[in-house]
Amino acid sequence: MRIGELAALTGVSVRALRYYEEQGLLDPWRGPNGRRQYPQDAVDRVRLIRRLYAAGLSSRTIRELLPRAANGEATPELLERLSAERRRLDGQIGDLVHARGELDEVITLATESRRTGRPCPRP
DNA sequence: TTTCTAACA
DNA sequence: TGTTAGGA
Repeated sequence: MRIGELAALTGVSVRALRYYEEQGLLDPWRGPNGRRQYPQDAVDRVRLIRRLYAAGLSSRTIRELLPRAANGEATPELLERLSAERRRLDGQIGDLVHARGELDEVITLATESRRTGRPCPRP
């Protein structure tokens, strides 16, 4: 498929797809017209890239991780880098869980206040 | 209309 | 990354 279709299917801008290629994350082949051609599974690949970027991984880490996402080969250095990312994500997840708990608390108090018609207790 | 490269706010 | 220029 061409870049426009991949962009529509993934919700990623055409510009971003070209950028991913520049970063070595995507490797489309060029048709005789010079236009980029992507395989069907590029859709999943782009979605994976988005998730990893969103999780805070660098393009370099993603680039080195992608070819090994399926099989189990990875250098000790990459493995250590990925473990560090994993630990970092664990920390973020912990923070998120905490933040969710605080929102839950406010929501609960506000809901209760509505039900009873009494103002929320001041913190 | 879509895509391409290159470069800049 | 968005945007813009200028060509295919």
